[in-house]
Amino acid sequence: MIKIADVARAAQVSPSTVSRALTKPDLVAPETRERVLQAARQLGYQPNKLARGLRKQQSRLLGLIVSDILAPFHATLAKGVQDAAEKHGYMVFLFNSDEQPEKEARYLQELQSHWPEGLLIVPTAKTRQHLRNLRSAGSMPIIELDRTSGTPGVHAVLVENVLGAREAVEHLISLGHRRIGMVTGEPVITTAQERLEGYRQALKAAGIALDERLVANGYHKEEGGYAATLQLLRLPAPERPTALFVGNSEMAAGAVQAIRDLGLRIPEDISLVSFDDTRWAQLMEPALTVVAQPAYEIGYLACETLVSLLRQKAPAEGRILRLKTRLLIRHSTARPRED
Amino acid sequence: MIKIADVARAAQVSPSTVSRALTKPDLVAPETRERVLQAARQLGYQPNKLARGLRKQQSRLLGLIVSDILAPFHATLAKGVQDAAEKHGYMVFLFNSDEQPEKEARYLQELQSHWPEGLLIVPTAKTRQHLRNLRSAGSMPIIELDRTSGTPGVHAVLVENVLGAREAVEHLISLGHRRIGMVTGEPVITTAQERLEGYRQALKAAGIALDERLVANGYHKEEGGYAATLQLLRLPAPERPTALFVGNSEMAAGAVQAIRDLGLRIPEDISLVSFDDTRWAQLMEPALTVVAQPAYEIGYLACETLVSLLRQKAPAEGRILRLKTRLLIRHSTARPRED
DNA sequence: TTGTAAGCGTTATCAT
DNA sequence: ATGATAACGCTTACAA
Repeated sequence: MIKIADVARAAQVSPSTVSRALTKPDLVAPETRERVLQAARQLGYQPNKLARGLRKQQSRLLGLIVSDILAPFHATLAKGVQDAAEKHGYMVFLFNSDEQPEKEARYLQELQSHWPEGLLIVPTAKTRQHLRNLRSAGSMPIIELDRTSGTPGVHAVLVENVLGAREAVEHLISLGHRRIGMVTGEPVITTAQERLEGYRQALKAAGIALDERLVANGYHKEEGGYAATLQLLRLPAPERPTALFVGNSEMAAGAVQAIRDLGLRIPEDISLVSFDDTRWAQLMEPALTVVAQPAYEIGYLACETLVSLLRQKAPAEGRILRLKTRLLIRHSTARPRED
Repeated sequence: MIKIADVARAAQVSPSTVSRALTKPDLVAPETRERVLQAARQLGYQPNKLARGLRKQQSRLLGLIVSDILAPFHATLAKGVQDAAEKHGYMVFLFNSDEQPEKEARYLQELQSHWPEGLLIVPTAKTRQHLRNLRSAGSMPIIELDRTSGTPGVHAVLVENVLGAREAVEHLISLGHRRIGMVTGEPVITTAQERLEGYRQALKAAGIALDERLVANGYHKEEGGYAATLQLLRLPAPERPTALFVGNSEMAAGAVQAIRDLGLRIPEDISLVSFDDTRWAQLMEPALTVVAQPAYEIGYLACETLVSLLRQKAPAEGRILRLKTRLLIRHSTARPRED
């Protein structure tokens, strides 16, 4: 690889002049500058970011840990982050915790040794203690996405989960449903808590008593959603729900399969609405009614926030941003059967 | 951040001893070693990978450029790469070229400055010349995934595209179809060429003449697939295809929508088979017949190959690995209408 | 305006 | 077995 010394030799100047010509052009005579730039171009010089980072004590690196890169929501989130990072000259190290706290801890350590200037993370159940154990955590701005770990001082970009869930359930109620089941995520995750709260609020506002048997944990995953749905729909007839609200798209995929495996039809036998819009939700028959989240915007905004935090040296106090969701009514929700 | 000097002071030894205790434990007395390790643990020491990389002239970094991170195929590919990389102690820089050669060129440069030890890439149309312009390209092993740019000396992990496409089209032919359309990707991309070739071979083997009007370019994207499908299905009745073979899942999503917008039913009015298995292909009604690719395995295997190349210093000559595809017959393909 | 020299944190070499 | 020293490539006082 070409280094500064090579360019310096070619341009007949000292290494410092090359460095200046490249990074602070106005500090060097126009004529020399031209000579240096030309030599650099000719040789195909690329500054070594390791050396530069070491010397300047800054890596221009951001860490991003999502909890499920295969889920469209997270992939889109990551794209938003990357696009924003690129705009500001940052590189992104992307990791995938798979919702496993141990993986998260490992990646956090690995990441730390690369001296990232900031961290974006979709927290898992143990993130709070992981961050507490991290030496660098105090000095580095951290932004949480989608959910929050409750770590003091961290920033977060989330959506209006309570409101979004409430609107979804109110939609079901307005269609005439009274027995509405919910497939929720793990209760330690804030999105699960908040969406459950929205479900509760909607029921309460409509004067419908909460039946704990109608709430089942799907652990954020497809298989969990399948099992939870089976459990809910196998309740004896009088208790069985006529509509289901599902906490995310992974579990919704499981729910759809469970419903089909039971030989039930959507929406004639059971209405279905879930969080997250995805391609399959649009293409399935009938198209799924969903609470759409602005995934790309969450990622982009979070990264913009992080960069602006990095610019102003003062460590701003943790702020939480909440973006709006949109209820997209399609064809998986209808009036309950009269019988 | 804690550095070696801090640990050295705490353990009452020199920095060199700390370094040795951490990386070559057998070169240091058991007793001293214990003291150092303890101090390191206590202080939460993490080696600075920038400094280490600079000194050892190796970054333990791999670059990965995919062409569409939002497509499940690429996301899965990336996961395979990351899992394999992690196993061997490598970090992965993930980029997304969006099929845009300019983006690819930018990322390649950016990547280069971070001194990756190897590169994994899903090439775009201009990758060959980009790699030629890269100073580091000669010294660094490169593996291409999914497609190949034809760059001399690079390795590649691909699938049996010709065979996979041929099986899909033969399946349609065996159902009685004679007028089979194909929505293909950009002709400069090798997967598009090979899948088209498989289509041609299947037709030829069945004694069906190739009709160029039945082949339309969908540019690998959903919108392109939509437009191409519309074009094919608007042919006058005698020429109109009774079945469609689509080159990837993005275009297939567009095809499904075009078919629906035309008020046609799958498979009664038109049979559909595409490359790539996805969740929506499984959940849509009727479930889509597809040529499934082992995306995770491609990524994992490519990364394993890269790492083994890194281990053996000798620059092995370019080898191409081809994995098998599987035709999954579901419900989107049936006999053509009799009329 | 340009050059010299020191230093970022680590490890390899050479002494001891 | 351990320590001193130099070097990786870059930037930045400071000197000229």
